[in-house]
Amino acid sequence: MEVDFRIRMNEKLYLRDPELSVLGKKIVKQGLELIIKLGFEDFTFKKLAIQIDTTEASIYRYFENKHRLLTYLMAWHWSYLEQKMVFYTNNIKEPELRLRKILELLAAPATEKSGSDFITERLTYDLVMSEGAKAYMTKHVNLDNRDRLFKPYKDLCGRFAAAILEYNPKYKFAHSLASTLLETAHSQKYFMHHLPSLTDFGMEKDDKKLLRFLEALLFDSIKPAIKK
Amino acid sequence: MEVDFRIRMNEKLYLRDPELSVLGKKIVKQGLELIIKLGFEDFTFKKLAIQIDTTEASIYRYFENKHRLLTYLMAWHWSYLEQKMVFYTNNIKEPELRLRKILELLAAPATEKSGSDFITERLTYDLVMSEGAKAYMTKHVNLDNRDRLFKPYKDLCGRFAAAILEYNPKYKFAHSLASTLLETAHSQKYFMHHLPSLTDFGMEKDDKKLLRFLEALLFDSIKPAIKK
DNA sequence: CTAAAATGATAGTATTGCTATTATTAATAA
DNA sequence: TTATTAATAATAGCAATACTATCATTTTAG
Repeated sequence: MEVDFRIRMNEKLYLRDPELSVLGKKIVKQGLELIIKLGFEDFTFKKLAIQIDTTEASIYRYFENKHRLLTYLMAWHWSYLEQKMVFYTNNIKEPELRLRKILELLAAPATEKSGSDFITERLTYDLVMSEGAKAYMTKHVNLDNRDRLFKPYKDLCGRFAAAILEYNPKYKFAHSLASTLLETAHSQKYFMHHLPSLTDFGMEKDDKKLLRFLEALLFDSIKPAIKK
Repeated sequence: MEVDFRIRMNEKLYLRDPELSVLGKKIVKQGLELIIKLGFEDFTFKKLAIQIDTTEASIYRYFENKHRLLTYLMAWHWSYLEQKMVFYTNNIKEPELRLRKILELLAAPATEKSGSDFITERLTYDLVMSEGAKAYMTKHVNLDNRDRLFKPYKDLCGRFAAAILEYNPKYKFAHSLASTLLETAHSQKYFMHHLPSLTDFGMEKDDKKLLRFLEALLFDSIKPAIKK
């Protein structure tokens, strides 16, 4: 099933909307690829400019700096994921199945060609795993937050939390559990690839075990107290 | 109760052992403070050199670059925490109490003057919360890992996992759960301060709620299947 | 077709992230 | 104690980064 969502991005994320020009799209698309390839630290606008045959100055007309580009990409990812979550769960009435679907989306390596013409979900997923935290781990989090740059992440978390509360309205830590599972999905996957002894997943290519872990974490936490 | 541990650091972490000279200790101690003050991105050896009235070149004789200094500080923190964990739990026979103690140490804001003469635990705790992930989120994780720079973190995680298995030898994800709780302790605290809507803790100064959350997460996960 | 907007070309500047050299001071061993 | 070694300071320098500014040229939209 192939669906294309229209993602509405916060205007504070950019100086000039990259979706509205060929150059803008190239900056975002190839920027994403280059950040993944070089790592965020070694990535520069200069290198990107050379790769897409433009100038540093032109890129600076779209994004204040590389951190804003990263934040843009993360915001896009979270927005996309939220839309996907809505789309794939809103006809599921059973709270448990809904939650299972959500976890699948979180742990999923994302289908081949999903996303949009200029951003592919597969890549933002990799990015969020390997660089995601750097979007908010800065001295200027609070300012960025005031500009609502992290709203997509919070919305996603909020929706997840709401689904948790539908399953068990008495659970006391819905938001913390939701953000923990979001973070855990990425950190465990990262560990699995780079620091496997921090996990129990071995080096298996599929994410089934990770999904089992997330499910256990979630349902053991929110199952009503009296069982079996 | 005041205890001082001798932390043995991996030699790959530095070029010249900072513990063996006044200058070295100043670099580490004030480096820690300055990274927290400026944030890792804005922190430079130049700025540190000015602050401790030495030269950039002198600092480079101790640490290859600022990332190594960060990794050193993190390694110190994890080693210290592991020792503390051993010290405070090895006379506890009851697995559950042992785990509760471990969680306390993870969630704790750390006592006033603990640590050593040149590093204070309180500060490394702040650092691990706000910059910790940057130690391993790099393109060179695998190389750093080969040099065993993250061994202290893995050891801590391993010890935690062992305590989990003592409580419930059948639990299948001891390492993942341990690393998840470690990461969660920090990320939730960070969110609490900067992105509170990702949590359920409000802005309360004490960490009791966070501790309750971690306890719930842990024990709900590892409690034997049949209850009540 | 014209005006406005976007891009390209080029330059420049302060800071970062180093390395190298030599002089000076401190620690240590004979 | 002196001679030797080691650590630090002082200084310089360099390529890369992270921008900003200017002006010419092209593209686009009315």
